[in-house]
Amino acid sequence: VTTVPYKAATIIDVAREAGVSPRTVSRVVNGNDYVRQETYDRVQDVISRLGYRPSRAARSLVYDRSMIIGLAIPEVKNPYFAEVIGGVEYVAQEHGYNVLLFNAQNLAERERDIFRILEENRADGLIFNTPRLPVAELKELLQRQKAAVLIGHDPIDHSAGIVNIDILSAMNQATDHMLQAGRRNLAYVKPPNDSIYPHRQRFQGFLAALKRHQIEYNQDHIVECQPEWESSYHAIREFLQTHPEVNGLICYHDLMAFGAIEACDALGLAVPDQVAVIGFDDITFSGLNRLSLTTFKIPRFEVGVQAARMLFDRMQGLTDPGTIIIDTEFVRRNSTP
Amino acid sequence: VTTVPYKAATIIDVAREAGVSPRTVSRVVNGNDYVRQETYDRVQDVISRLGYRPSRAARSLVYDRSMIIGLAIPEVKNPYFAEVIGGVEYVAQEHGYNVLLFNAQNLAERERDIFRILEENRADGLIFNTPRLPVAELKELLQRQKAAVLIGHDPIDHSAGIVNIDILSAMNQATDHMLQAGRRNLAYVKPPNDSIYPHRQRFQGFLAALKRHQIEYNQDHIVECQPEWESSYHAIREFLQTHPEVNGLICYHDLMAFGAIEACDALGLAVPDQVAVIGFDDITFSGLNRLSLTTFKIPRFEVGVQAARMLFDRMQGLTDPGTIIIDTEFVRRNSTP
DNA sequence: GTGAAAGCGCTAACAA
DNA sequence: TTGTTAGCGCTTTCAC
Repeated sequence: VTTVPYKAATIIDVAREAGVSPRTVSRVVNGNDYVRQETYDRVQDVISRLGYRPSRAARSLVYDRSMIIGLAIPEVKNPYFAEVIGGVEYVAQEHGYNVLLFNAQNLAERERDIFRILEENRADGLIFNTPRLPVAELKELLQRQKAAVLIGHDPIDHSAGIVNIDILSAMNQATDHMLQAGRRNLAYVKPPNDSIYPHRQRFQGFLAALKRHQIEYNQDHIVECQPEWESSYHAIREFLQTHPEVNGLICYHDLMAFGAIEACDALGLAVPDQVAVIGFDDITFSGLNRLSLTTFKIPRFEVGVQAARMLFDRMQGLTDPGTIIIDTEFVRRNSTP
Repeated sequence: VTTVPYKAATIIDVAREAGVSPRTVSRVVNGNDYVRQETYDRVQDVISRLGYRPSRAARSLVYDRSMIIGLAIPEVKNPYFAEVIGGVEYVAQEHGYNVLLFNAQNLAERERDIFRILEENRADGLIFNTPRLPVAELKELLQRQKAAVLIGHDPIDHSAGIVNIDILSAMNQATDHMLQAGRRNLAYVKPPNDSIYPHRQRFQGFLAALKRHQIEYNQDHIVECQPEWESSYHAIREFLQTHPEVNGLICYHDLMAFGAIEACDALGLAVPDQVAVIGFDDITFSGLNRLSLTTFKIPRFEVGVQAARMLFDRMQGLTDPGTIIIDTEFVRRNSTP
C-alpha cells in the first residue's frame, strides 16, 4: 500500500487560492505591512484552511539566519545534563529559537561530526558542554562559528564565552569539612579522562586544599573509574581493601559517590564513621534518606540558562563578561561526620 | 567592539576561487558524477581551505527533505527519557538525520507549539512520547505529517505508528508476586494526569489483576502525587498514616517508589516486612543496595531505537506492524518479600 | 568533463 | 494597498 506523502502547502498555493500575489500572503504572515482588512481576512482564512506554515529553510536563505542553536553534551544518560538541556531550551524558546541537541558520547571524534553538522545547518550559535577536542582544533572550529559558549572549559579567546563552576571554593570547603572531622587520609575518585576541565579543576583544587592545610598528598590515594555508580563501586571496593588507612573519599560527582557508599556497605565499613564520602552535583537522589550524601549543589538548570543567555548576547553582538563562574552550595548530609 | 560576524562560504565562493562553475563544485561535493582528477583535487583543496559546507537549508528546498526528525518528550528532567533520546539519536545518526528535541513540559499547549515548529521546519518525521493533546486534535495534526510515531499512546489510525510497553503482563506479575507474599491490601500510586496512556494502562492492569485474583478493589487505595520522589514521599507518608491496613504499594514508576520507601522509613514501617514496594522502569539507582527496589526493567534505549526504526520505515513508505509492544523484565529485589 | 539556466519557498526593493 | 522582479545557496535538466 503506497500512500501519497503529505505535501506541505506553499506561499504560492495560498496566493493562488486567495486570489492574491505571494507578496501579499507574505505581508499577512509577517504582519509588518499594510494589508486591507478584507484581503487580510481572506488570506488568513486560506492559510488556516490549507494549514500553511512558512518554510524555515526558505526563510533561512533569505534572512541568513537559521533560528537554530546547537547544544552538545558529553552523554545524555547522565541525569545531570537533562536539566542543563532544560535551561538552554527554556531560553531558546524565549527567543523563538530551536535547539539541535547532540550527544557527544564522550568522544572527540563525535564532536568533530557535531561541528560539521552545525555548520551545515548554519546554526546561529552553539553551546558545547565539556568539549574534549584538542584546544588548537577547537579554537579553529570556533573561529568559523557566529557565536559560541563553552561550559566547563578553560577560557580560550574571544571566539567563545565560558560558563564554569566554582570548584575551587567547593574543594576548599570539602577538605576543611573532612579535616575538621579528623579525616586526613583523603582519596580523590576521578573519571578516566585526565584532560577534561571539570576533572582537572577538581584535582587541582584538591591538591591546593591539602597544601593549604600542610598535608602531604599521597600519590596512591586516587581511584579511577567510569562516571557511573557500578564502575565506581567495583573500583572503590578494591581500592579500600588495599588502602585501609583511607577515611575520606572525595568523588568527581554524586554517581561515583553512590558507588563509594555501596562499596563501603559491602565491605562493612561504616559511613561516615569509618569512611566519609563527598560528591558533587547534588542530584535529586542524593537527598534520599537512605543515601543522604554530602555534596555540592550545582544549579544545573541555571547553568543552561546562563550559557544560553550568554550565547544570545553574543549572537546580538553584545559584549559579555567572557567568563561566568557559577557558585555551588555545600549540602551537608549524613555521609560525612 | 563590533566584530564582523563569520560569514560561511558558499558554493559560488568555492567555484570562483577554484576557477570552475558551481555545478562542478556540486559534482565534487556529491561525488555522483565524473570530474577530472585534477579538477577534483583543486576544488577539494579550495573547499577545505575555505571550510565550505553545503547549506542544509538550500538543499532542503531542492530535495524537499529537511533531514530533520522531531522528538518530543514530556519532561527532560525525568532521567527515564535521557536514554529514550539516546536511542532515537542513535538511529537518526545512522540515517544521517538530525534530531530536533522538544521538552513538552507535560503541557498540551506546548505540544501545539511543537507541531507548529516541526511543520515550519518541514521535519521529515516526528516521534512524540506520551502526547497529551486531545485525540481529535492530535489526529488532525498527524494528518499533516509525512511520518509519525507515538510512544505510549492508544493506537489512532494509519497516520502514526505506535510503540508501547507491555504493562498488562507486568501488572499481572506484580500482583501475583504481592499476593504470593500475602499482601492483599494493595494501593496504586499514580501521577496527577488521569488521561495519559501509561497511567491508564497501569491502572487498568492493576484492576484486572485484582479481579483475576478475586480481590475486591478498595477505591480509597489510590495515592496521587507528582512524578518525582519528594512529592510522592509526602503524599504516601500521609496516606499510610490514614491507611495502616495497606501492606503493598505499586507505584507508577521508580521515582515515586523511592518516595514510597522514604515514607515508610520515616514512619518506621519496615520495607518489605510491613509494606512492600514495587516500581516501574528499573532506573539505575534502583539497583543500589540501599534502595534495592523491586521493579520492571523497561529497555529505554531500545524504546527509542524501535520508535526511530519504525519512523524511518514509515518515512520510506514501508508498511510497518503499526503497533509494537515492548516487553518488560521483572527485577526482584529487597523492597518486596 | 564541464557549464548555463531554471527553480525549490520565501522576502526585500521597487513599482504601480 | 498590492504586484513584479530578483536573489538567498543549492541541485537538476540539458547543452556543449
